[in-house]
Amino acid sequence: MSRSDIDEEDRPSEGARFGEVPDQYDPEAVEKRVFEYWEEVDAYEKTKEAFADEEPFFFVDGPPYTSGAAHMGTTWNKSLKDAYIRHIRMRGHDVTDRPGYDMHGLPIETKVEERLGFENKKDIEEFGMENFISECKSFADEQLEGLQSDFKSFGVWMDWENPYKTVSPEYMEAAWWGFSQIAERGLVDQGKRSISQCPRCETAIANNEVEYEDREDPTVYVSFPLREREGSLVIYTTTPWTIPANEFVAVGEELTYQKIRATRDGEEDVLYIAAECVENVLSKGRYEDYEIEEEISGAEMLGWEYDLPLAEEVPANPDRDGTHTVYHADYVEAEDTGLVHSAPGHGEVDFERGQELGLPIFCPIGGDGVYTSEGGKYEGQFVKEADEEITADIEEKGLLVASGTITHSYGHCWRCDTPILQMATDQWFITITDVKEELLDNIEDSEWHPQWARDNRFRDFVENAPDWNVSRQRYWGIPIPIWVPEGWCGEMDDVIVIGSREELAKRVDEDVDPEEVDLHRPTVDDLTITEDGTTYERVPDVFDVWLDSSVASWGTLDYPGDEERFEELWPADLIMEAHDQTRGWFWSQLGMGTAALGEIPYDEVLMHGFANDSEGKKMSKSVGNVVQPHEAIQRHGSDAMRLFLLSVNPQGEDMRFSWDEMATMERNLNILWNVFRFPLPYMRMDGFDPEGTDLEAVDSDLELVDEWILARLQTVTREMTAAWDDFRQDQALSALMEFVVEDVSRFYIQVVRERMWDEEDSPSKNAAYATLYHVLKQVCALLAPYAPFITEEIYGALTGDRGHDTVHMLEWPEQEEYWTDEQLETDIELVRAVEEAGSNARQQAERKLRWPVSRVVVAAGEDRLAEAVGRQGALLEDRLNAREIHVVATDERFEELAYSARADMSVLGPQFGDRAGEVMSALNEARIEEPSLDALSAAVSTALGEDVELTEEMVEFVEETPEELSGSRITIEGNGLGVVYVDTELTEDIESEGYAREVIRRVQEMRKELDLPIDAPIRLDLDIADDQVAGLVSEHEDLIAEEVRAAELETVEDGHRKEWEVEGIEMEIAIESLE
RNA sequence: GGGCCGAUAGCUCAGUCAGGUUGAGCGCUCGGCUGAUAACCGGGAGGUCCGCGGUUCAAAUCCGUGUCGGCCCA
Repeated sequence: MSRSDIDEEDRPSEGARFGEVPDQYDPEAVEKRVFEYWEEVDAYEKTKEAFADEEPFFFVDGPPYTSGAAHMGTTWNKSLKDAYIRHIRMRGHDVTDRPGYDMHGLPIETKVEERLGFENKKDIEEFGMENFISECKSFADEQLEGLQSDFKSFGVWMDWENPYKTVSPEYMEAAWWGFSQIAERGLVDQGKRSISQCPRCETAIANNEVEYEDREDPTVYVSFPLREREGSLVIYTTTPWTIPANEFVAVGEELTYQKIRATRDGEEDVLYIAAECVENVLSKGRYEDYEIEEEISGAEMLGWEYDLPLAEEVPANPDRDGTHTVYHADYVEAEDTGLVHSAPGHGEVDFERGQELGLPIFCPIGGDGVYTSEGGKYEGQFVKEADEEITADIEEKGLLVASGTITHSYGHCWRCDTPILQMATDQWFITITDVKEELLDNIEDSEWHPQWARDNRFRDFVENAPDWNVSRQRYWGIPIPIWVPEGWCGEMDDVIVIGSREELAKRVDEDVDPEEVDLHRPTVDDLTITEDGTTYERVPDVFDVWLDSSVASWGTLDYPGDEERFEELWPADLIMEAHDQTRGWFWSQLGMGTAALGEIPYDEVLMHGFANDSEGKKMSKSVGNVVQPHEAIQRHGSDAMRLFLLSVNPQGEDMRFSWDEMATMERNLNILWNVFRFPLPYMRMDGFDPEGTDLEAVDSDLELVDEWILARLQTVTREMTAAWDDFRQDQALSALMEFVVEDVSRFYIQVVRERMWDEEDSPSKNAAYATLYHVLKQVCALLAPYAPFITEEIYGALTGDRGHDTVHMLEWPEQEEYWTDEQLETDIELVRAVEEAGSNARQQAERKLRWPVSRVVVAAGEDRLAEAVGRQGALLEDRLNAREIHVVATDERFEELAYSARADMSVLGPQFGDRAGEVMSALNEARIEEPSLDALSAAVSTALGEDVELTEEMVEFVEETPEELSGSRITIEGNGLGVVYVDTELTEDIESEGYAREVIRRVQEMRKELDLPIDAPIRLDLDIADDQVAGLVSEHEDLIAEEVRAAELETVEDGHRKEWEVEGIEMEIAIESLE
């Protein structure tokens, strides 16, 4: 379909150049038109083609997780990505823009379980793993569609036809490949590790998937009787269910413990407790009396042995290899009892210390949190439910010192809210700690914005990162590609790790087509490998979903399936995500890249913040402060929403959402809209041809203000480019917005209005056309990455079918030396400051701008100001409607000014007594040429007829401005540069022009009321009651006739007639169209 | 509990690196302008620079400490 087929009515800005555009900026209508237009001309595809031969730039999209819709944070993230992709493209790059989606994992499984009403793994097994997995896939696909359409709705241009999906065979293969590389380097291991287990999901979950919430738990103080000596160790725990797995008690070597003989209910107990904890423990245990028998250090207690209270109930608990002994541990503090019950099977620190001590790892529970046969008496009970029985058993033995409950923060599964259990299980690990130095080195190869994120946060995290548990005992994920031999003894050399579909097909016993095979469970579960007479079976686990996205830098290139692009592009030039990804995707990619390829897979990182509410608080459904992106789009349009999001500092700081700011952005766009449509009627009327009449052609006719706006454009272009290079697109945007609003709209357009209104075809008018046209086109290019819709529409209207198919094919403008003129920029800045002060002075004198003033005097406080006003006097005359501008240089005096003084009566009184009043009057009335004591004394002495001694304390000098002048200070950002004086004295000549202008303005308003075309000639009839004023006005009949396009000044019989009152004078005006 | 980041006008932010009278835009308000007109221009009001302590002639800025918010870790 060609452009000419487009319905003109729907697309006012398209088709003919300088066509009619709607009066009002209507974002929704603009978006609708632009979306249709993009579709019709294949704008995205054409843009990509246009830059296809440029230098490649490899951007990698961090894949959003496919559950739920796009929120403000995702929207901010994608807006940033879109803006940077567009900008980098304009700078001459072929940018990779393949979007990605993270589609596996437990969160989706639990959503599907909810949907199907499942409660645990057994329900899934019953439903059938294959069915369940296919439900997960459809769920993820559904969510993906929703996200895609959300992203498209605010104009993000990415390769939507071809996103990478972590569930595709190519992508899963990329994960297998990376993992096999890591295995080859010997960085994969299987073994017991203490992990957080969700007993409902029956899988290990990552630490960051643990959410802490308050819950009530039992507290027990238990005494462990010592062997071969009198007394017991008192321990404290909130998890009685872990006591069956107790293996040692930890003390602090440096801490002091006391041997206490305490009595309650007539019974005597001998207890060991940390000195600082004694009081508290004994009061909890309701002991009536006690005495301290001995004080010893923790070090002296090392090696003491004790009897496990539940030894009979749990016979499998190993009483050998150094268990049930006192050891030192760093994690002990003088809290609770100062003696820490340690169960390596149920705690991370316990586990580590147990490993160091060479203790066996005893964990008598299964993945569902139920005691196994090793749990002895408690077999078959869920641990949390066994708490009570265990406590009772201990009490029966007389070993319960105290019990109660506590409300404390406890970890829960982020998906199903089940309290998590710490347990030691067999898991697969990437032993990332083996390459920690390499990780830290590789960090240096990346550049971060902001840099502190890398050097503080990220480095700290990497330094403390534990081995990466990559196995999950679940269904919806990438199956771990490890096959182990029957009766495997745990030796890694004996396992087979498959790295690709082809390798899989080659090595498995079954017939598999590498092109067709689905790598998901359960397909791969049934595949076996037989080599050298040994049969291998796949381990049943799937990968932690964090592993999926960690391979995105090559997965997005379909590597290893497609090697060519990997060779050309990898590693990524740029990634950008929010700061939560420091320990997420920034980290997982570093780990994967380093372990698999020895390199960090990205060069530059832009780390942005979170989208908070207007008070800086997290948006959350329960608080009800969530702002939906589609609501923002509805209220202010996609462009305004994007402008707001992109106006926020993208480096590490959180965003505060603000409807106010977004509304301001829409208003700014409205100003741009007005700026753009202002010249169109004139250009159309005059048949302006921007190709023939370009800047070069009108160069010699350019006026100062044209040169100025072009110079400003160069500066803005330079500043914006620098800001983008610095990853501060927000600063670039504010520079551009200030240019549009402040310079183009509020100054340039105001100044050139008269030139455009000129009926004659003048060189000056053409120069203004060419200038404004150039400026508008450049503004479109500079704004395009931020506001893709409105810029498209404006660009289309300016270029018609002579330009590119889309504004997004433009190159990023460069600063042009030829038009750069810093002196001129400073001049005008100063002139505008004078103008502002001048307007203020006029207002004080109540003289409207329509009435000319005879002269304006600028008393310069700085040479630079005098220079500027000297050079730009003509412009200033025009702006202030002054007949003459006079500059008083810094070393000159403005003679019309005089000084007087104000007396300080508290000093004058005592000094002059009776005559103080007289002296004061003389002071006030004195008019002297310079503010000096000598001059003042002389004037006062003359007035009083005798010598008067004055001192500095008595007076304060004040400037006396003559009555006909009105003064105002000239300032830029609060700094004073001088004073402007406006002479508002009226003369007949000034009154004559003033009244004439009053008439013109009213006739113009009446023309508008008749909705006349701007160039329609009229007949004008004036009837002014006051003869003198009528005479004054008649002196300017020619001016009036020209301004209002009055071809005849005659009686109007039945035209548009109106009574006016001007400065108290009645006048009647009538007009009539001559067409 | 620990690490990192932030707090300046009613709102959004600059100024903090390198100490010297806190500044802009928006909003509010008063006035002006009028063929860009639901636009535009000028004036005005509006501040405990989060609190406390220290260094210094001088602190929004440097140091210490606390409070609140955000992210991460436990």
